[in-house]
Amino acid sequence: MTQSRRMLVLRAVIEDYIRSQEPVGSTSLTRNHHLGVSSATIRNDMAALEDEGYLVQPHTSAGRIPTEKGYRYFVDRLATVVPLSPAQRRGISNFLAGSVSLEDTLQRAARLLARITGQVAVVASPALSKSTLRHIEIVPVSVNKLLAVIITDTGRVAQHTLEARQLPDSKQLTTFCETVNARCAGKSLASAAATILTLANSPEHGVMATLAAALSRALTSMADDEQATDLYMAGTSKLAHQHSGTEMAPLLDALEEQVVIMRLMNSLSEEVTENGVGVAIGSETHTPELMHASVVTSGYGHIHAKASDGPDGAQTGKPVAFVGSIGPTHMDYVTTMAAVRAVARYLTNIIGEDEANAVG
Amino acid sequence: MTQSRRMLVLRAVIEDYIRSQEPVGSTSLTRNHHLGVSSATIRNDMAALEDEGYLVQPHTSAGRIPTEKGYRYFVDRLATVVPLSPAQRRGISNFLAGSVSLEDTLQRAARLLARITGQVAVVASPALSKSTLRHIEIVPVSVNKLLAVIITDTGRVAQHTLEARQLPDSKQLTTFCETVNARCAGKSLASAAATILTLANSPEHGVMATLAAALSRALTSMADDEQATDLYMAGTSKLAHQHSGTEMAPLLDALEEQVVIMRLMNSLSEEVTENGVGVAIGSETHTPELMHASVVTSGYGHIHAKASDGPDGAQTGKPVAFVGSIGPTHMDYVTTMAAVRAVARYLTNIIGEDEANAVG
DNA sequence: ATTAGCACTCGCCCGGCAAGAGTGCTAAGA
DNA sequence: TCTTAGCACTCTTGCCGGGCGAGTGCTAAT
Repeated sequence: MTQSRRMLVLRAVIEDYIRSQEPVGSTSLTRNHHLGVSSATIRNDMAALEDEGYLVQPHTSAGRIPTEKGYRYFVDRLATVVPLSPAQRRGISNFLAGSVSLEDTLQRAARLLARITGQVAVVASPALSKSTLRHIEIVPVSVNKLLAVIITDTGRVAQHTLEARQLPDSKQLTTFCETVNARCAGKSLASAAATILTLANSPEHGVMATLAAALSRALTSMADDEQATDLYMAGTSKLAHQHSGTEMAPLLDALEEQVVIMRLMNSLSEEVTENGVGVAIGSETHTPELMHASVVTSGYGHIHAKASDGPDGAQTGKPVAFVGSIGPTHMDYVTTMAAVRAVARYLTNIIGEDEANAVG
Repeated sequence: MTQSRRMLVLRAVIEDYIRSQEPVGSTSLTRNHHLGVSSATIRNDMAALEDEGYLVQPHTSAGRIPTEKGYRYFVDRLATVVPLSPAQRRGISNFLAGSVSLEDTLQRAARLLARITGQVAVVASPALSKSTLRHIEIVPVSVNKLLAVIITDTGRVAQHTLEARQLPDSKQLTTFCETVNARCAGKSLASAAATILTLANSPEHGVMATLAAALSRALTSMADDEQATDLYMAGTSKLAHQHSGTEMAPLLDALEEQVVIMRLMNSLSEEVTENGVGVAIGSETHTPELMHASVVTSGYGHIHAKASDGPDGAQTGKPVAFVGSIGPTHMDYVTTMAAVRAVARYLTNIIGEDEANAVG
């Protein structure tokens, strides 16, 4: 019982600190939360919590603030799962409804998530390495350049210029496109690249051989996650005037280093937890610039996902991309986690729809 | 002569203030610049310059700082045109060399410009409204959705999903694409939309009519500059830890309002000045959030541009997009202007190459 | 195990004070 | 008429010291 009240106190401290951003003392706790004991008792509990490493005081005789360990315990055990309000859910679908392309959808999703959480939001486009090919189109753009446009089953459109000494005539090109599409549709990018490489090596194709080789190289380079994933961000301005002062400058730096963010969120979104979102707190991010920040991520676009069923929404299969939010370690974890999960589900839905109704 | 020395003093004040970011006094001026008079004389000149509105003092008995009018006079008359160093020029072409697509090129250009200027850089993709059509491809992505991929002469690839009650079979689709491409290649988006609309209205096309109508609508909506221009940004983090304190928070806000930035830079890049770059200082931006910021822009991708000839690089024709840099009003105007101009020229070159060597 | 009481510790705010940088003005020199 | 030296004046900045308040830790009583 002492045990359990202590954790109640921990929760109370964290909740208050998240709201006020100021060290919280024993008396203010007794005011705001009606746990039936006096401030002196709370003081004892807080001292114990400090011994165990859940709290610290910034200086002697000030209130306590949570440590990373405190936050970790909070998100693992103490956080009450609060589903989004119906209004918010409606907001999401409205906001995402009018989009005209995948690009547009993801951009909107980022803005939306930023608005809900009041923090930075990041949405990654589906990784090309995990997508399959729907269509390839090659059009000449100048006397020695061709543009290859690759369309995947997730609706993503990628482009890559190909250099060529000698431009094939348009008839050759169309037949080449047709063969490629016939043989590669539905395959992963990597295996498509392999297939095309065999085309390049078969003698009958003449001038097209070099083109095929180039295309194969292009596809292989696209299959590299880190290079070829687009990152949509929103809400960076919020950082500046929330805590303009101190520890947020390095965070902005980190955001420009998209590769770092990518790698971090990618690994985090893959370790599936019970509620589908991964949380990295402070140093758990293993990123110096994010020492004072936390990252909340969820994968989306799971294969065979059916987001609408199942009460706790456990989704199976590996995600094809991720969505996440970054904020200070003292962020509002419950609403952030709820928002990230909700947006991820909607995106899964949207991609899944096309998947389920796919043609050919 | 008094006149001319005064302006020398103005220039000296601005140069020092740009470097130090602190109000500059008469004595420090005599130290750093060897104008052959004493500090007392400088004081008189500075008082006169203040009367004329070129300088202000933040408070009585402090040094002077330039006003907007001061900066304006500086960029119009006083700024010495400093071409980029050969090393920097080489840096630019190296940096832009390895790009694999237009998207990639523009993104790199933004990063590059941000690094040179140490400020925020913005690069816009070529406006679809000013581009002509090279190729349209339509592929089905689900049972009631098609994806239209539009490729322009500038190498830009845009996408738009089309809803359809009933999916045409693949043979119909290919012939439709062929007709569209045959009739619309080389046309502007707007006129292509009109052409396709006539296709929709001619009775022979049956099921394709609704599709044609949808495609026409899509093209028209794309022809709207503000919606359909991608903005590539870089260097936003620099803002934060340069002057973290004060007036830069609203600037970050403004950056998220891409439409505002677009409109501003668009109009600014069109008023061609002698050296090809436009500068808006503080309130000249007509944007409350940019009250303490300046914007340096240049159009790129001029029709028939030949950037390699002509000593002062006057380029003819209307630009098809723009590139720019945003920073505090006390930015280093000379290097910023030089950098913006240089990057704009390189981009013009790259696009122009394809233009000049265009096929068909 | 809880609670009331109390002494103690710091951070924060405020007023005063000295130092320094810069100005405006005046009067004298070219 | 323009320049310059000198001087008094102004205003910011940094620093120091004390009072205030929030909060703790400890002890003793319940």
